[in-house]
Amino acid sequence: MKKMDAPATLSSTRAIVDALTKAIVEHRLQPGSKLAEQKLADHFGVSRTLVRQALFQLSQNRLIRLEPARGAFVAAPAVDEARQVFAVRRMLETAMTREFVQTVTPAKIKALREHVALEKAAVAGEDVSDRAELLGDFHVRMAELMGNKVLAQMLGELISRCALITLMYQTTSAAEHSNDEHADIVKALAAKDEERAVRLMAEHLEHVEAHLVFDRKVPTHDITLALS
Amino acid sequence: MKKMDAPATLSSTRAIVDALTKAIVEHRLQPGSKLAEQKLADHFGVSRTLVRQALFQLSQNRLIRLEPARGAFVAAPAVDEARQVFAVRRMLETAMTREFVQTVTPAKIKALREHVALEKAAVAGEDVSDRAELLGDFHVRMAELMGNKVLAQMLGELISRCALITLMYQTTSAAEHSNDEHADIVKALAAKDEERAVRLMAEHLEHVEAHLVFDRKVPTHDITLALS
DNA sequence: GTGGACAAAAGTGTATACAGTTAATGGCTT
DNA sequence: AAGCCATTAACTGTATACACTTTTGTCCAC
Repeated sequence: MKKMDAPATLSSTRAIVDALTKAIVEHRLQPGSKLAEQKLADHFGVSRTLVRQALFQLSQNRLIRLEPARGAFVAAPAVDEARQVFAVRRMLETAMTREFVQTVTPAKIKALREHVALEKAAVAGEDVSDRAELLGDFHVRMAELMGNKVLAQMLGELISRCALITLMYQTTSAAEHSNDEHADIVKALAAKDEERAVRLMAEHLEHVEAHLVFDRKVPTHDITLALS
Repeated sequence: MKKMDAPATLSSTRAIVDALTKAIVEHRLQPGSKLAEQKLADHFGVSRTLVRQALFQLSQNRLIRLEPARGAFVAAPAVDEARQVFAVRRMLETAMTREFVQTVTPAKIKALREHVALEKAAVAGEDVSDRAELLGDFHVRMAELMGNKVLAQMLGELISRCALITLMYQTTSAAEHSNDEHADIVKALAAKDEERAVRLMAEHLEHVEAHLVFDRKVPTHDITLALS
């Protein structure tokens, strides 16, 4: 979920985007909440201009919905959309896994192993946000290691796009499960067992999708409280 | 390349984005050209505010580069980036083709046949922009027919992202070639010949990529002239 | 008490103004 | 004549102001 996006006009806007992204992804701002420009501007100590830039960017990331003349609202991705996102991930990542095996090197395996170790530490820890971010980044890291920035950016977009949803199922046990599956995938990659690696990746994504739970809670309308 | 993106704040900005997109894609504005905000504002008869929104959106589409405190410049995608985009398209579209065969219906085949017919007409015609747009839309159309909007949007993004490049190779003969290959793919899809359809799609994308030519010309700095 | 119309308040959409930065011009030195 | 520094112009980044839309609240009619 780390923003690797555009060069970004300037870092002021970026700071707002990051803060809001974190708040949305951690469900401190719940789906449907209104994001009033002036309130955000006051909170961040900037003018509405920068807030509007940030909101626009967030809308492109599908984290918020921009309704003309009505304002910005935290997105509430439909179940269908979530399924579609996962369908695309399956297409993209199984193919990626296949190609990864064909260009694997000891250094790449080492990098993945280190990432899985980081995950393990995060899963053991408390921070739900860090945990989800690292678990998602495993997939992005694979793309980066293949040297394909476009693929990495695309995957990052997909993963952050359903961050709202994935956060709903991230119980500690599910997180451990994902971490274990990542380790297994790396094992298969190291063994250059293409079919096994692809199968494990496909199953992994199916598991993640299967654990989706859509429990809607009441929205938080108090922005200052949610962001504090 | 039809904008199916976000709901867009308002249609004023959209009009500017579309006009600039068309100008860039048709190479009336060449890579490296500076896009000064005030000049664009004067040309479109709006304030810099709307122009800035449009430029920001174009930067997210990777059609322009936004350099801090220096301004906006028409993007000049590197060869590497083009290759990476095509690598992702191969991953995504071969998988998509495989799934398409498994959910194919007569109505879907009919829709694709009609699109290929449209392409044929455009290839015979003069308008290079229309031609490229329709040839690109074939792939997006497939995604739409699968009912996966996320996939469709993602593919659209990829295709418009390398529009700058694909326009460089779109000679009439290459366009005819693409059109023929699309027809062959539809034939394989109709026959539910999965392996053949996937192979044809992979080869098609390889052909398109192989025909890439990177001929750099001198930039046009006169914005008014290019947009007139 | 409910429903609707009107008025006030709040909020978004766009334009303009101002500050800070980058590029450009011109004069000076060597 | 070429190069360097200072000054000026042009342009971007941000804030503010204003117009218009949506929403909310109130009052009256029924």
